[in-house]
Amino acid sequence: MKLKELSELLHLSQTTVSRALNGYPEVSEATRKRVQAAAAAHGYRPNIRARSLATGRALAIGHVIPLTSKHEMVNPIFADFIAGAGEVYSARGYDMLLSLVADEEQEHAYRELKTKGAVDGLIIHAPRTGDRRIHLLNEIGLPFVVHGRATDADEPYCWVDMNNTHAFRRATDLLLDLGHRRIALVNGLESMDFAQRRRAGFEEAHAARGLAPDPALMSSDEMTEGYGHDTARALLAADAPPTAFLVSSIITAIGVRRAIEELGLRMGRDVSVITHDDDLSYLQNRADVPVFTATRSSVRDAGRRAASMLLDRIENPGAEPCQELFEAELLLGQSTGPLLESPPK
Amino acid sequence: MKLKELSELLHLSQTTVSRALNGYPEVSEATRKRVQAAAAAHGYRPNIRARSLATGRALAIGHVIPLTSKHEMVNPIFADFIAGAGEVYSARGYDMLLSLVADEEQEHAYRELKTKGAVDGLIIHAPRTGDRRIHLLNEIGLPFVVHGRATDADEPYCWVDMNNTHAFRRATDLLLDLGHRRIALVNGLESMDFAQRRRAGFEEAHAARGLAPDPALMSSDEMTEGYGHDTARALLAADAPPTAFLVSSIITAIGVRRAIEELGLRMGRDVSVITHDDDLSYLQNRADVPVFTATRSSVRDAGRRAASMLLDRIENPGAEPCQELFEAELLLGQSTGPLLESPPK
DNA sequence: GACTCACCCCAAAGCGCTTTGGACGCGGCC
DNA sequence: GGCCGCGTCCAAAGCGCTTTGGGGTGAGTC
Repeated sequence: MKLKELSELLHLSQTTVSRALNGYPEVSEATRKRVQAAAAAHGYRPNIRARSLATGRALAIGHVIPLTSKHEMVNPIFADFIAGAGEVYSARGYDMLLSLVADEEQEHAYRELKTKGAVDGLIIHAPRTGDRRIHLLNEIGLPFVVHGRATDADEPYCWVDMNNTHAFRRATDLLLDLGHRRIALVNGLESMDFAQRRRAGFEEAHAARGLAPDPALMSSDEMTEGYGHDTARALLAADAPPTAFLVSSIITAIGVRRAIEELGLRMGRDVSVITHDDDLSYLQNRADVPVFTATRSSVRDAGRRAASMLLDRIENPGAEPCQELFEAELLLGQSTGPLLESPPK
Repeated sequence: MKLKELSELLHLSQTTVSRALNGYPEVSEATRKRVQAAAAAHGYRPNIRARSLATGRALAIGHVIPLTSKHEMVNPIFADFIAGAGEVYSARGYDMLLSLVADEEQEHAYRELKTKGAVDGLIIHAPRTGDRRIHLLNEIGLPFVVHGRATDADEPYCWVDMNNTHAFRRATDLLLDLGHRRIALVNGLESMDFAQRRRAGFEEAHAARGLAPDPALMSSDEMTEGYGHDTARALLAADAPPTAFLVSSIITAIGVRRAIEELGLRMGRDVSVITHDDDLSYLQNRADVPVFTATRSSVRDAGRRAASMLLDRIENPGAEPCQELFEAELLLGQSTGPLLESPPK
């Protein structure tokens, strides 16, 4: 069923039918009702391509996922973020366009999305320090919102971010309060902005007490389970093992726990662990007393926020760049405890 | 830069420019070269909406994700599948359209995708027994490929699936060979087709030896970590605990392992575990000797296969419905061992 | 020299929608 | 009575591309 057919059926012009359906005031209530009824009855849906050609709006938002690494981006955290954003899009009548592109083709991909006219806006994932995408998109002139921040971008842009520094500062403070002095940081890739900030929080907490973290205890890599396991395993076997771990992802923390248990130690007694918890739906850390002491912040919710912000921006282009910083909660679980007097052999 | 401008610039008609760029034979090689060079130099990209309006092809594939459950679909397995499919799409010039829709709006969503003309085809995720979507899509007339199968669909359709029954049959056989007789099945939601098949394999292996699995040892739910933990914990505390677990997802298996270790037991010695392993990138089970004995089949690869099949089908509409069944490998890890003579207290 | 036939190229007609710029009729006002 | 304004509706012009149906031009053929 196309507009023309519908209009002929109603003995009205295409103009009137289109206006009736799109809520323009130039059509009488009676006609509007009649048109709406007929449209519903025949299941008329405007062809989205024709409409966006005519209006110049795509009614779609793009998410460009860098294929740099096989692990980092197409990951479970991303899935939850997408789920949150997707809720908002469908509620507001937008589609979501996903493109996976190799890293070297990224710039090209963004430009192409613009000139192809495939999307009205973009969400930028996983910003790095010195991320050129922000400059690029400002230049291209496509509205966008960054999930995270790029430390050194000097131009204004919109972002939604968790207060990584503060969260890791608090987590580190907790461990220090419990008496731990040898704390390992099992961080994400430090080319990523969020990981930098987490590390900053970690160091800040030490510095505030006149302490300096041991560089040998700080690692950085893609946040897989295996990375957590291997890192913890190696550190715990070393001469001066850490007594606590601060971990950047619950998946990595699961690996850390595995290493601890393999060595016959008990998490929460022999070794303390705090992890960041993105509140992933299938990896809930929500028992009566959660398994992991954690800094928690729902990435799904971040997806919702970023999406709403972007749509608002698209529908209201004049507005100032807006940003939203939210705090993670620090919740106590079973994985932390005071430093043992006699360290486990 | 639009076609018209480019053509004026070249002193050619739009027709010729369009044909030159799209590889039609009616234009001389010399002109084609000239046009291509100019297009590249000015970064000309045809507007995708105009093009698809003109050609009737959307150059996009839809993935409709049911929002039924907060856990089941928007999950890490899905993320890897998407990654695989996305590789194929971008290589072949297609976009990927993701819509998250509430369960009750699914039918509506599919019809709308068709009439809106937003996509050329669809991938169907997580088919259930008696899934109405297959009939619906055949009726609507939108090409599609199912990831998995719907047991009782009597119409032909395309699918890509792992041999779930066989994989779980083999896994169960291994446990039985090791002497285990009380094997727990920690399955996914049995409204899902794949879970049904896995259960069938499990039962088949028992039946082949004249055994009958204890229904008390069979559970079914969304494959979260918590579900694995709670189920294993409860079963191991019961009167006649299982000596082995067969688990449907590595995430759930991680929960099972947690429960085992909480009870002071050792996986692979006191309790055996086999899990299905979707070969997720951030949850690799690939040590020298893998942690889990597992039936492994890359879901990312399944995504690639499903996407290629769909695109082939779209580009060659006449073809017979095709299907692809692939086997999982059974790989031995540290989590299985022979039944202990004296069961752990 | 007329004719055919490739070979290149073009003008114009869509694709299905929105939107501009009226047209028409009717009541109210001076 | 003429004029204006308002409420309704319509014809037609795009949006940027592909594609149909020719139209020239020059080489080859008789």
